[in-house]
Parts: sequence; structure tokens; C-alpha cells
Amino acid sequence: MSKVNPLSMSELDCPKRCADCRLRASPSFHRASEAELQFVESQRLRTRGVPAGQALFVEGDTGAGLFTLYSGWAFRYKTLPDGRRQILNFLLPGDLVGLQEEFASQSVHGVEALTHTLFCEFAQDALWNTLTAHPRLAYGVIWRASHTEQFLDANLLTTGQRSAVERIAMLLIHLYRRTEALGMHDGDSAPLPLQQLHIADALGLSLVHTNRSLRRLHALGMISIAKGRLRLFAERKLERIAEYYDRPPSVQPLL
Amino acid sequence: MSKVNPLSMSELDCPKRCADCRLRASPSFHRASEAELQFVESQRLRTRGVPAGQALFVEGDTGAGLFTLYSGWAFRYKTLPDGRRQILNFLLPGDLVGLQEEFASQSVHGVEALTHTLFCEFAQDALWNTLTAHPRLAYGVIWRASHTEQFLDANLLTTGQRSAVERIAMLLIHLYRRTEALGMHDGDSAPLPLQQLHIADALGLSLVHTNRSLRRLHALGMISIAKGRLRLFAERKLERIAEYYDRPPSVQPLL
DNA sequence: CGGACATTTGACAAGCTTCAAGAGAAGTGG
DNA sequence: CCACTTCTCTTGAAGCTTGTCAAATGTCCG
Repeated sequence: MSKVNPLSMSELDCPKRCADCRLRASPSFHRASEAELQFVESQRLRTRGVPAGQALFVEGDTGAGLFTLYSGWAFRYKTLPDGRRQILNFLLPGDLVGLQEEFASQSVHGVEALTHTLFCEFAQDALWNTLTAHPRLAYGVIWRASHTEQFLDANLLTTGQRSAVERIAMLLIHLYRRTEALGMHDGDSAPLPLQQLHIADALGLSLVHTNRSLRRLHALGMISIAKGRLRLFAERKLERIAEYYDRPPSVQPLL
Repeated sequence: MSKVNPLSMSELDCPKRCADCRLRASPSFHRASEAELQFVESQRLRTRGVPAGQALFVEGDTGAGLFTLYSGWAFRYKTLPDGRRQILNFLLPGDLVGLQEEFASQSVHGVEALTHTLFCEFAQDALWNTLTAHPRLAYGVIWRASHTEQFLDANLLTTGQRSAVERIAMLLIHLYRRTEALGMHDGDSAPLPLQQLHIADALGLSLVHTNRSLRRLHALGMISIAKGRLRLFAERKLERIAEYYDRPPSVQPLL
């Protein structure tokens, strides 16, 4: 099960020094200066591991802090009182979560792990400290907030306007490319630790209909999902079905 | 047509000095220091008026800048190539738009005016200048980005999980409260310069079904929309229908 | 091997969309 | 100021995508 890829090492612990961070060794992330690294390290409280299926925090929690996902997969979600759940977006290594909690008395969404995950937790006033001490890092935070917003926009377009098959095509392309940009691919297959229920809840579809639509795409020979891995056999055709042509940025900032 | 309310004066021009800004005179916005006011003014390029139904910029435009909505109503949207349109959120005075364009080579959404609007346009490097010179203002920018994200989350929950009537109840409550927080109410009615098509496109519903659902809520005596004004007769009941209990912050930062 | 959970399939119901057309409101020009 | 045009709102009818209920098959793991 051990992988060479640094972004797949969910079983390994997070190093003490940010300078030794596996993420920062990846070409997918901006290089930080020595001073910035030291600063980030000073703002880092601890590492928190969350087993698959467990929550980092849930809706209504108070004092949920600011986190960077170090390894593994997770997702943000909101629920209605009767249990309906909407997955807002999926979190991959490097993603920042908890920015909204900075400005709200209690958390407005939950975060749950899909695989075993490690989060780096930052101090309560880390955002303000960053803003006053390291504008370049703060710029990165805004960059990230802005990109999350971009994906939420895209997802809103999806759930609001696209049909079931279009939605699924869009989500699969999106995740496929994000993992690709992070160097998580293995040959022509991407990791995909989602269950169909996650896909359904992310796209506003029922589980049954999600399954039927997935089968349809499979029957058309366009996709294959097996053993937690996703293969796209007709990326261009899927792109046209979904009318989705976005590509994730190849290099991202990291807090 | 002339109102006493400073936030309704779409027909009036924006003052030269930010210190004279009508928005800043409202208790809905944080007070800025003298230095901050001067700084913001130095970053402001000009005022741009956009007539109702016209675009501030459209998808694919390059070099769209950073704007604050000074007066009037507008909305952000995305479209699919076949014409389907999703309204992402509605913009009210004080709202910041164009942050995403800072980080993208071309704009990923359009902005269209619902009423006659005035936008304050900022310089290309205003964000970076703010970050380095006025962290408190930059904190406000992140606050705003975070709150937009919060609404997008809420809207995603809506389009993904709620039924037509629930969606409409949610949107009407949301807009009702936002206008209320801005002091735009007139007795028990709120301004609502939307057509049913806007409501439909914001919620991912067809125009016809939107109309039917609106009629239903009207027949139940819960709402009334007439002459561009919205009245809610059973706010609590609507709240329970939508399972939507959020309230907008009473005081917001302003760039 | 057994139990829990995920996926798959069938049948039916329902909510929503589409097509179509009339009624009302608002803007335009003579 | 009124006739004309155009846009918005409203309502009916039919059809389709999607949801719900139910149960079988497959898979993982102790």
C-alpha cells in the first residue's frame, strides 16, 4: 500500500518543521521563503488526524479553528434539520478550511474525512498575524478563498442547470484534474475515495439516480470506477457532455 | 421618487471624496479611519454607472477590475453555451465584486445590473496595496470573501436539496433580511427589483414553475410582490418552510 | 462464514419542465 | 393621449427527468 507519491502518504505523520513539509516539496505549491516558513510554523498549533468517516468539526461547533489539509481527502457539507445533506466541495491536500469560522460565532458547515486525514491546525489569531506580518501569504489566503468561491460558483451552475449525467461528468472531470494537478495520478487512473452517496449529495441527486447515471456513463465506455480509482476513457467527450472546460491552476499558494 | 434613505439614491452620483460616501454614513458599515479613507480614495479609479439590464462585465472579459457596488442592485451569473443561466448571488450596496478576476486571466462570471447602478472601480493593484498598507481593510476584504462563500454554501444547499417552494421561501427571506439590515425597508415592505425569471435562474427552476410556486405562497397569504416591493406576512412560517434561519450581519466592512 | 454496508435493478409516483396561449403591464411613437 | 408593440406574468395540459420504495446482488472485513 505504500506509495512513492508524497501526496498519497496519509499513513505518515506530518513533520515538525514546515521546511520538511511533504506538500512544499511538491511542484504543485509555491515555494515559501525561509522567513515565511518560520512564521507559518510559529502559527501552527498541532496536527490533527481524522479517521475516514469522522468529522473534523460539525455544524454548530464553536471555536473551530483554521486548518490546512495535509494529507487525505475530506469534504465540507451542510445539512437540513430533516437530514438532507449537501456536500459543498471536496478538500484535497493543501486546501484551507475554516476561514468562514473566523467570522462566525459557530461553524456554518461541517468537515468530514473521506480517507484517513491529517490537518495542520493554526492558532486563533493566525489570520490576523499573517495579514500584518506576511502580506504575500495573506495574498495566498485570498487566492484560496477566491478559488473556493470559483468552484462553488461552478458547482452552483451545475446543481442549478445541468442534468444528472452532465453533473456527474462535470464532477468526475473536476476531481480527475485536481488530482492530476497534484500529481496523484497513477498511470491513467486517479484516486477516487468517494462512495456514490457522496457523489449524490454533492450534486443534489438521489442515490439511485446517481447510480443509474454512473452506469449509463460506464455503459457508454466513458468512465470506470473500481477499487477507489477513476479512469476517464473519453475526456473530451465528457467535457462536451458537461460543457465543462475548466482546469485547475498548476501551482497553488499554501498557508 | 426621491427617498430619504441614503441607500436608495441610485439617481445620485457618487461623491468625489470617500469621506463623503453615503454608504459610510450608514450605520450598516464599519467606520474607517481618516488614513484608511484617504487610502481607499487613492485606490479608487472612477465611478461606473450601469443602466438596468446592462452588464458591468461578461464572462470571458479580460482585465475586469475590482468594484464596490455603490448604489442599486446587480447580480453575478454564469451561463452554459446553450444559454442556460445560473444567477450566483445578488449584489447590494457595499458588496465587493471582481475579487476572482484578480486571480484569473479572464472573468469567470458576468455581472449585470437589475436597476440603475453605480460601481466604484479600483486600481489593478489595489488588493496588493491594501494588503501591504492597511491590514484592517484587507481583513475586511477577507471577511467579505468569506461571507460571499457563506451565501454560496447556503445557496448550494438550496438548489441541491430544497423543493421549489422551499427555495423560493429561502431566497425571499434572505433578500428581505439583507435589505432590512441595510435600512432599505419602507414600513413592512422591502424593495425587490427582480423579475420572476431572475428568481428562477437563481434557484435553478423553470420560469413557469417559479410562477406557480410564487402563486402558491401568495395564495397561502404568506407573501406579496407588487410594484417591485416584497412583503412577508408570515416570516416565521416561511422560515420553517425553508428551514432557513440565517440573519445577515448588522455591520459590514467596506473597502 | 456471517453480517454490515455499498451497489445495482425494477416498478411506480411525483415534481418539475416544456409547449402553448391568453391576460396584464409598461414602454414607444404618432 | 391613445394605439401599438413588447415584455412580463399567469394558467392549462402533457411528458419526462428524477425521486421513492423495495429488494436482490456484490463486496468488504472480522
